[in-house]
Amino acid sequence: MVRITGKRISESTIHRLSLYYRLLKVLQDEGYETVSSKDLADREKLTPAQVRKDLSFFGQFGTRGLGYPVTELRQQIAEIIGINKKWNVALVGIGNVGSALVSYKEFQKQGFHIKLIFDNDQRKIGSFHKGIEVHDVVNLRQMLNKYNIEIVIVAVPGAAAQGVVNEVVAAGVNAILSFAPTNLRVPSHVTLRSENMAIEMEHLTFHLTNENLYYTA
Amino acid sequence: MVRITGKRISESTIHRLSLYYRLLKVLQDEGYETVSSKDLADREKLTPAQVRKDLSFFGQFGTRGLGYPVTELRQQIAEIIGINKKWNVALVGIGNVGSALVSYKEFQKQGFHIKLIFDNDQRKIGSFHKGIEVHDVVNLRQMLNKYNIEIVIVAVPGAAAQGVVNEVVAAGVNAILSFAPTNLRVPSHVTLRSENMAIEMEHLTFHLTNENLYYTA
DNA sequence: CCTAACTTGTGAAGTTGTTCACAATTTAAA
DNA sequence: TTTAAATTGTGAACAACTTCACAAGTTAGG
Ligand SMILES: NC(=O)c1ccc[n+]([C@@H]2O[C@H](COP(=O)([O-])OP(=O)(O)OC[C@H]3O[C@@H](n4cnc5c(N)ncnc54)[C@H](O)[C@@H]3O)[C@@H](O)[C@H]2O)c1
Ligand SMILES: NC(=O)c1ccc[n+]([C@@H]2O[C@H](COP(=O)([O-])OP(=O)(O)OC[C@H]3O[C@@H](n4cnc5c(N)ncnc54)[C@H](O)[C@@H]3O)[C@@H](O)[C@H]2O)c1
Repeated sequence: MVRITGKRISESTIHRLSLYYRLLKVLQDEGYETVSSKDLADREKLTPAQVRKDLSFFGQFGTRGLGYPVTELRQQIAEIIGINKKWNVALVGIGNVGSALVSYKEFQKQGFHIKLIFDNDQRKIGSFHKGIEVHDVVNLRQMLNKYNIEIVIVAVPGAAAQGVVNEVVAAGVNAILSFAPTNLRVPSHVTLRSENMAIEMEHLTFHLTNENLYYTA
Repeated sequence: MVRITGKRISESTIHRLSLYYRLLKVLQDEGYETVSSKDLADREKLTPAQVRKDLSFFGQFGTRGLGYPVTELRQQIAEIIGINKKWNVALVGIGNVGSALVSYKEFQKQGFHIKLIFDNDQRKIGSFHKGIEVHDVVNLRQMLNKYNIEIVIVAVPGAAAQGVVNEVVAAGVNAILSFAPTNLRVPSHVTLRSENMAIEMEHLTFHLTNENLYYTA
């Protein structure tokens, strides 16, 4: 769907870039200076061709006969993914999931800065979480603009999620991560990703239920 | 990968079955008795052919000229996915994520029963969460067996996750949902799904970073 | 009972994503 | 400096997944 210099980049490729990025950190820590597509592939259970093809969409990063420079490639992937910078994030819904997120240190380390928190519960509005004040969700649209929020995380009950998403879209924010177990609609210029635990669990139960039928003719 | 009566079922199809299942609930609540593949497709932004093909892997559920019976199809999909029964679940790691999960009511409603909780923190072992005692993780393997646990949710720090997963696999549990942001290895007969929020965020940043390059030739 | 309007189920065609295979390049050793 | 081994980058082949297109079956209205 996405094109860079005329090539289509699939979501699978984007996903694997994240995997490579993490793996390169491990290789860095293990002291490697270069790594071959075969090594990368073996550790991620992919094929070397897949690794080379993925990277080739974005440029030529390797040296024939030698492989890829670990530190440099990691930096390049960071730039491609867009995690070489800080991002302004807002959180809507400070319940169980929202609270877990706010206290998740890795998140901040990765460059995701939660600048604003919103809720519609009067008992929560005005309270502080890790130094961040909880605002009334009625001010959502206006504050997202004012604080230049680029990414919104939606952690409200399913029934409230679409309404929140609509406001977020209206505010001009183009990236949303939702934890609600409901189907959400956004215009095509907005990227929406969902963490839907129920669906993940259902993949598991499907396999448990049908494993006895694998490969039956 | 999975085959049922000779046909390969892709993970994408399994995923869409979960979507149909949820959508059919909505349609049920809205009072529909039958629904066409076109209606289902429109609501999920899919094609009618996709819907019919997905269902066709598992049997013939519709009536030509009329569509699919909503309640019956929902029940059939529940059976296919394996959510027409209760599942015994164990949770390892009762930190921020684990606690959110234990108090998540939808989870229990869906038929996922958290029977056991494990941790390695002496201050947590012996305490109770929603009536469930926290056990020492050293007893993991033995207790998973004893309580016939079918699915394990891993919510421990990344560094501890592979060790926990190894124990879970050794106990004979074949389905694992992990929240750790690390690459985990399991034998091919074990199904592992990961909720990796960092990777979802990186999909967002990729799109934000590269949207200006969409469709540039 | 006949016809027009629908809608499924599915083989075939089309599209997207993955793997193959090899020329091109680099390294290292003799 | 030559040669053998390693490894990238990529067009072409292949495989997987999605959409098309239509025969077959159903419904409803006259
Ligand atoms: N708790 C879990 O383990 C878990 C797991 C998977 C998915 N989820 C999903 O994540 C979402 C959040 O779950 P949770 O357990 O944190 O719920 P929660 O009830 O603990 O928290 C939801 C928060 O959203 C606030 N809220 C409700 N409506 C709002 C609105 N219109 N605008 C702003 N804030 C609003 C509530 O006041 C509350 O603080 C839900 O959609 C849930 O289904 C939760
Ligand atoms: N908090 C979040 O919002 C969030 C978001 C995304 C991913 N994650 C990931 O989810 C996992 C859990 O995160 P968290 O925030 O709940 O962490 P946490 O530190 O709050 O909880 C981890 C729990 O695991 C226990 N533990 C550690 N080692 C263990 C072992 N070997 N066996 C059994 N228990 C052990 C700890 O005692 C603690 O209770 C981590 O991998 C984290 O990276 C968390």
